[in-house]
Amino acid sequence: MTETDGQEPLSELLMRSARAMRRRWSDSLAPWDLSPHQARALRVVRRHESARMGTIAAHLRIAPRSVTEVLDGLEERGLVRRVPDPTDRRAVLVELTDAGLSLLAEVDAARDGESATYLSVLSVRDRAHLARLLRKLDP
Amino acid sequence: MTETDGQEPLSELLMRSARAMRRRWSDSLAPWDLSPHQARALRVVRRHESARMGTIAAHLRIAPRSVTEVLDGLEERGLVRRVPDPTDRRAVLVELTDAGLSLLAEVDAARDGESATYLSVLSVRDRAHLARLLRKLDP
DNA sequence: GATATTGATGAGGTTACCTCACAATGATGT
DNA sequence: ACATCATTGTGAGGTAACCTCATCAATATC
Repeated sequence: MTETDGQEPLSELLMRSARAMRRRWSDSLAPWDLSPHQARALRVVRRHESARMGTIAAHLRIAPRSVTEVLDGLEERGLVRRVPDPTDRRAVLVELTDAGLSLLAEVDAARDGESATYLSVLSVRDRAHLARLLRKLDP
Repeated sequence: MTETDGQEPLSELLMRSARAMRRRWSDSLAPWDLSPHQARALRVVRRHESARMGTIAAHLRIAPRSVTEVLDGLEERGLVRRVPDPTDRRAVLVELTDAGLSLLAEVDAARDGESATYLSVLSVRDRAHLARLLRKLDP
């Protein structure tokens, strides 16, 4: 039962901090009229440059069919481009356009700014310690 | 830029842990066929016993109109009950039924179990430390 | 006592997902 | 060589969880 303290369970504290962070990130996207899941999709495309849709689906943890819709929106705005896979004529490769790449860079900068602001109440030592503890939690 | 470490930004670590926790919580609801937001609504109703819908809306951070729908679902399953507010005949007070109360107790137990399991890789000292750090982050 | 405000809901819309069916292509076994 | 099976992306159509706007009753305000 997360008996760590005398007040609020540790799990709640974790979720509360994450929620605050998420809200900030979400708000930081407003200038670009981008939804959080669109930003997330752009990041996946950037990480796996020239990924096919199935790969993107797996990384976004959504059904392949849903990737089509997300990409439709992004392609319409000129942020990504679909190119035929030369090695498999069924498949489509997705890549960022220059516009997408530079937009994502701006979005990332804004997000990093929000993160830094939010985390700035902790000292450098505290941040290092928090990072160490959180790394223990993940596989 | 969350310069705390050499690998993954602290903000990402935080979100990753929270995501893992949230997924566990969500999965733990399966036996009761309850959605996360239904569980959340039940908790708000329990905390503000005999709350009117506007109050619930504020605490769930959704529009009052949407509370109606959530409660429709819960009332249909006999977990909450709408009773007229004796002091204001426009208003409706929402309260948990006995079934709702006991179901929520079971759900909470399952959730606490998940939390404990997830956090058990940390020592008691680590957990206390993590709680202290996270408390610094919130208002 | 007329007027404005508030509380809940009906009607209807949006977003971000889902499943299922399908056509085109690729892989596999004989 | 070819029949069969698997895989890729997408059309069609559905759902859940939100939203706004209009409405109606009841309360508050002047």
